[in-house]
Amino acid sequence: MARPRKPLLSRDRIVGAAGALVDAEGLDAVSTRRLAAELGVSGPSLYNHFHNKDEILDAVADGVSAKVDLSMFDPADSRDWRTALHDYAVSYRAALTEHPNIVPVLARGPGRRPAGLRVADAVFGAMVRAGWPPAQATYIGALMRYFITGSALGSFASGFVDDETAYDPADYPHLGQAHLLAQRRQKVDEGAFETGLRALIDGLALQYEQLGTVRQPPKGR
Amino acid sequence: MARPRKPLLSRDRIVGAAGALVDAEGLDAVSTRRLAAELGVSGPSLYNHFHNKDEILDAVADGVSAKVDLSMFDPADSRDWRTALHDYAVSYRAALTEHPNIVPVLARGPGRRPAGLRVADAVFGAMVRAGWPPAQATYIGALMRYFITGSALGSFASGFVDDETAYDPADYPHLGQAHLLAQRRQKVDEGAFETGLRALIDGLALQYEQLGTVRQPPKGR
DNA sequence: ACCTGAACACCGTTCAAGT
DNA sequence: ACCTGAACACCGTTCAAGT
Repeated sequence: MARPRKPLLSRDRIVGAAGALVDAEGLDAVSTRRLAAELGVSGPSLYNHFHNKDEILDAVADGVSAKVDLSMFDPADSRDWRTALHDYAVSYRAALTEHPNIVPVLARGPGRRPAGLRVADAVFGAMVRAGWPPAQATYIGALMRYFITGSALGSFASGFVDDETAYDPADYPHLGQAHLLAQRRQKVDEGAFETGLRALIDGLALQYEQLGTVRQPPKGR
Repeated sequence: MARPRKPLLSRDRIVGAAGALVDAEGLDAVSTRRLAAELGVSGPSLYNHFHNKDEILDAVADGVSAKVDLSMFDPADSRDWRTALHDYAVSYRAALTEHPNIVPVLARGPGRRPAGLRVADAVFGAMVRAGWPPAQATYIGALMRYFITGSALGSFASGFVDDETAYDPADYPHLGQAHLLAQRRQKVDEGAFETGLRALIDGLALQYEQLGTVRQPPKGR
């Protein structure tokens, strides 16, 4: 069998299988040979549909970005910018924590991924509409992404080791409970995310309030 | 030459060469064979000093964490918690942007890396001393790390492509200047970091002010 | 104790050959 | 156009052998 009359593969089928493999066994489990085997074809077949492996992983990451709810940034939506930003962050984080293994790929920035770019575009547009100057709107899109992807990637939960002997109190005087139960650690992640998100938006609101007042150019002295 | 009277390798020498290689050519350039060649030995020699390649990269990442200034968290230091947190974030980010290629390793949380843990320990201790409840102090350490590593990893600067044709305005109506000059993009990164850091700390200060006032348990109704 | 070469079981990617 | 097997130039890691 050299070429079937009906194609065995498609970009969608490849991305689907790759995503399932990443979710089930992690990024390292994805090799072109393994992925091809999962699809019932031989390794090089993939290169008829993607230029290289990274392109496949980018597509998987973009599929996750595509799940982020952006309705709060719709001009017709009634939510104010603070609420919109909050809801966006929560939805983004939920998408990432559902597929934690792909986050390292996603965290490197939107790059050429269409859905990732659509997210950036939506945030920027909504912030400008809400009255933020374009430069600040760009900053907000970037800094929200920093915080959200940073929280999904470097989660406190996965950052510590389940080994009581790993953290000598002589070395880390305040880390007595560092090797918490995994469940407890997830609570820490959620608490840190919520606390940080609230702080971020409250702090931005302070800057927003001062937008008008400090706008006049400095007078000569 | 099977075994020299004076060891050819040491953990420090290996980590030094690995760090230099990561900085110069990126994470992907580090293979055990390549690294060994750089050190004038054969590949398997490395396994006399480290259990595996990941351990070497962890050590490189920890070397970067070790460069983070923590003096602002010293009990003898006069800086208040807000200033300390700010100065810490700036120092942390500076360490990461000096070695951007190792950030993906570092961003996955402190794990077993001693210097990374020392950082977490210092933040926690200082926040508790400043009057934050332990749970909140834990959150602050985590959320600051989220934001800082997120900003170093998913930097806006590296996130876009230097190609005018990459961003069709029909797809991304607000991304007209997405393919900015690299220099301009670095400015965006810095602006987003500073804006986010200020917002984060201002927002935390609001929560700090309310620590005392909302502490009494809710009354039965 | 510390380095070596050989070996194992893999990789990503290219390419001519097949239909 | 789309899949194949063979091949190239690599990987990380193990291990017996050497001093």
